[in-house]
Amino acid sequence: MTAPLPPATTTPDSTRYDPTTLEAEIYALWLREKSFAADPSAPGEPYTIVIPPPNVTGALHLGHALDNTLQDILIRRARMQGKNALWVPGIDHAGIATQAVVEKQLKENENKTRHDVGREALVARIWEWKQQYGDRILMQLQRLGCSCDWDRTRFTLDEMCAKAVRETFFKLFRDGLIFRGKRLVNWDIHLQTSISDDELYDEAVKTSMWHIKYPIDGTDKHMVVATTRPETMLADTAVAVHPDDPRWNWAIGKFVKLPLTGRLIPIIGDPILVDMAFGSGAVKVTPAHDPNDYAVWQRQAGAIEIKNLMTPDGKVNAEDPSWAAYAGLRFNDARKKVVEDLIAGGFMTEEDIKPHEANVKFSDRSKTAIQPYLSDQWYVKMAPLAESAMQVVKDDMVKFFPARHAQQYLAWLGEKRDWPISRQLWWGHRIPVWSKTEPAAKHGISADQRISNIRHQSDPGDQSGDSAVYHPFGPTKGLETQSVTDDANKSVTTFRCVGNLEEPQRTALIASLELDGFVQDPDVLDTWFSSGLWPHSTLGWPEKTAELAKYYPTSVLVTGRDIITLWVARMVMTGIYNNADAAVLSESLSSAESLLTPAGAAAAVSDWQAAASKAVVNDGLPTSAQRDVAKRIGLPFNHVCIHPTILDGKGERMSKSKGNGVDPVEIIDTHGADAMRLTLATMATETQDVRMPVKKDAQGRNTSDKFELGRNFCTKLWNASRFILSSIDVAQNPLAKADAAVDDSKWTLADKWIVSRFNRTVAAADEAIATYRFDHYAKSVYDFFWNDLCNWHIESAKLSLRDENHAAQTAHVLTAMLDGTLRLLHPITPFITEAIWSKLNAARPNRPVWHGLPASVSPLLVKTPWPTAGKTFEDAEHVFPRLQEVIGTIRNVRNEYKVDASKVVTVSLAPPGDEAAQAVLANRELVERLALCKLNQVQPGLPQPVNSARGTMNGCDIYVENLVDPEAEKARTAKRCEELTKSIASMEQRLASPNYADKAPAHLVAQTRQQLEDAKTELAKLK
RNA sequence: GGGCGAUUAGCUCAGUUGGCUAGAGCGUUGGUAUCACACACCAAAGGUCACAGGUUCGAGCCCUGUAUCGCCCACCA
Repeated sequence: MTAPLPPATTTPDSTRYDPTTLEAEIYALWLREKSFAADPSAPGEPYTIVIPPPNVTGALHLGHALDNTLQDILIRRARMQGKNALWVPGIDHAGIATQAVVEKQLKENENKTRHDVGREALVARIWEWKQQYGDRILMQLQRLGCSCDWDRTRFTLDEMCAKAVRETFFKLFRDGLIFRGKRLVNWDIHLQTSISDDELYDEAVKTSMWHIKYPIDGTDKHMVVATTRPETMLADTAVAVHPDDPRWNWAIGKFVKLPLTGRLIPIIGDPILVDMAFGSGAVKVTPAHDPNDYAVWQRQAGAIEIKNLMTPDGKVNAEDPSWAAYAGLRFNDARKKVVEDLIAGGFMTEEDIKPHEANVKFSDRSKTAIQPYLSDQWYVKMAPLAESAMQVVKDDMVKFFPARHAQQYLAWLGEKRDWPISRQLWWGHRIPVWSKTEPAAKHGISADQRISNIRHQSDPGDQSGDSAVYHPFGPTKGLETQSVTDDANKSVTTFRCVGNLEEPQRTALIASLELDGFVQDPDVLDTWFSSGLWPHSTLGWPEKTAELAKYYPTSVLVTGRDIITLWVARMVMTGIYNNADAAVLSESLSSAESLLTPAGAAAAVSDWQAAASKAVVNDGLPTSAQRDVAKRIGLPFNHVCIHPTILDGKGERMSKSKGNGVDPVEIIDTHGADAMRLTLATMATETQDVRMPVKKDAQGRNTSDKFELGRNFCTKLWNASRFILSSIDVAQNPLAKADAAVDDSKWTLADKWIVSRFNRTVAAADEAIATYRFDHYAKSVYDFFWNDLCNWHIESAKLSLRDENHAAQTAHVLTAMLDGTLRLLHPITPFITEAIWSKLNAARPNRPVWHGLPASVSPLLVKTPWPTAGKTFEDAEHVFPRLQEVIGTIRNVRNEYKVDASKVVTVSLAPPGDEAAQAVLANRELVERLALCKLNQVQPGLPQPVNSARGTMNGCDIYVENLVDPEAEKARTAKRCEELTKSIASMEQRLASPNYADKAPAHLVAQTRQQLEDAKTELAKLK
């Protein structure tokens, strides 16, 4: 065996594990050995995870540390199971956030705006920035110990992702699922871009409510409307009242004369917008500047006008002569002037301005107030995409852990809101559409035809003619065209989408388009458009790569619940859309209800269920037959694991701005990566949030006491390993013959017991991982190692290791337990286990085949097989705990009587029967050593020796002799009597209930009777 | 307003199809430099399982309601 030993930077005698340099060396070793490299041509069932790409803008925080630790646990464990495991790392370009950061820098350092430097220069600067910060994130992931295949690191803006984006956009465009629409968007006047609902936050702002009188034309009456944004009244196009409102319904159909502008605008009835019970019952309608009013405009279908008041940078425009007096004013200034003029004109008095607190929407990126703004945007039509994405979750082919998170996913998709994908930014995937606007007459397209039928045009380089044939894989060639007619301007705009052509055809095609007067859309795509393709774009789609064939669908997606809708849902939609077999896809996607044909979906579900019922081994993962089904319909993953959000001690989300965030690297520096990982794993419960009380350490760094759990554990593991390694070393312990055959008939009780416990722990770990209960996994291994192995078996072994009849076998058992513990722990604490593994290999290079442990031992733990649960010894599992209880009781008496810690006491026992007596006698040295006593008499029914203190455990009376302390004994007896009396009363009451015996299970009733009897016997003895 | 989650020891959290005296880590108290480990070991104290009803032989767990906290969605003229 040629075990590449990590350099021994931690001195062998150090009692503290020092992770600082060891971790770096071990990580370098893994990289050198290419331990994380995945090969699609290698054997082994695939197991794939794609990282949720962190935003390039931010350093990682503890939330990322948790997310990536869990993924690493899954990948490392799968790798040990012999699967062909791939973890794809990468980073998200995070459009708005990144551009905003660099623009801010530009402003601060050079006092320039993006317009001063220009598009190309700004993008170049962002790339520089990206290089620096992206590398920092990758370094952080490596410090965490992440076993990603770094050669496959992707960036959502790299060429591989760009191809996938162009291909997807083109397909959507061709299939009629991308369209151009004038919509009310959330406009960020600072960044001058639209942003999605998800990039907003609400904040309560103290403002006013203005009440304005609108004179009703042709009468002497007026209506009062209330508004929190008086400046928008300039662009009002109607006033709405409830049709059933007796105060106002007579006015429907009349007009009001809009103050300051002199325009006549209609009074309309709208039962949805207007709440009769609220205010005056009359509502001003400004369709271009309020989402609800915009909805009214849509409902009224042409009956009212829509007027845009704002310029992209937040000023009053000059588009309508009626508000010319205000043109050029910023909205804030316009508000002041409008209010002054309204008061001056008698439409309002000071008393009509009331204090009001309103929720205002702010841009998460620029922290400025959002303006609803009418603008031209590209949209993805969601209905068929969303429907198919809902189907696969309802049918359990995509499963959430915990299951309740599916609700949020389904609720959001159920709204099927069209997805605005264009962003007025420079940093991102440029929209691959070129447009040209010409007078309508030239085209002869009827004015009511909003979007023309889609024409297919052939690729100039393609000699085969019309190439608009659907290819589920492979590049889609050519050009697609949509035309949009503008009724008002009597013009037609032609939009041409350029497909994902190979170079130089693509450049040539673009050049010919531009020669023809077409101009590329200046906008870029929403970041989620590219990250939504992540599971297949990173594997090389649309090329038919070996990676895509082997590793797609991925196995599980691990993420937090905040991006279930933003990201998870979109990956499912685009996954199906881009990867499903052509045979199961609907034909006319723009009009279909779902991407999948009803027959295709039904067949998939039934095949899925059939495959599930045939599964023999249930490790929680889909069977290979199920993967085939998933592949057929293009699912990006079968499982979605949602882990808790980490909050600070006050229950607040960690964030940079609040200053309560914890940098994982600071924890790694102070506690070690393994310690952090173990602590995080124990926190990964099924709950929504976990709290991490944060405090400052001496250097002013944020830290938390919670990580001491992990650090202490690593120290314990280090020290226990030192002990085991020296105990099994024949040079130090000649009795520990390494070449002795394994013979479990020569094992001590403790040996049998610990092997049983180990095998149960393996089963518990498997079960926990299959259900993504990382806390249970970590806890069960922690408890096994610390409580069972260290506190009991090692202490027992100190006896048998010196006994030539047992030493060789106990050394075998200890070797196996260390071996097995390292394997079980490796996914959680990879560094320290790898370090100890090399020492174990050096100490015992050829280890015997073992109950539960695979024979195969690799030089590196990272590639060593995962254990399978093996033999248990029922008898030992029954007897050993009884001895633990006896020992515990003796220790308790010693402590209560304040017996000197080093004094050997004399103990007599009255076990409940001969069998129990035999068990004690057979292991008397064990009891004597662990309880520091000398056993005198062991005999059922033994009367209490004089001057002895008494304890009872499960019917076994334990007498510690020569302890004379009447007060202590009296107190103990009184306390015990009280306990017994209470429990006797409770049991008698239970048994007295006539229904108990009838309805409770027989074994429980019998058990209660037995306990009652035991308690009465003991009580009688005490009195 | 709708949805989700939480409420268990001083703190952070487990608690399986309802079933024996509700557990862990940290902290607290007492003891221990014993030859793996004081980041340890040995023991102890500490809980009206948020509150009120209900179902059940039996409720931390199931049902109804209430309170408090957190998150998501919608609305706020």
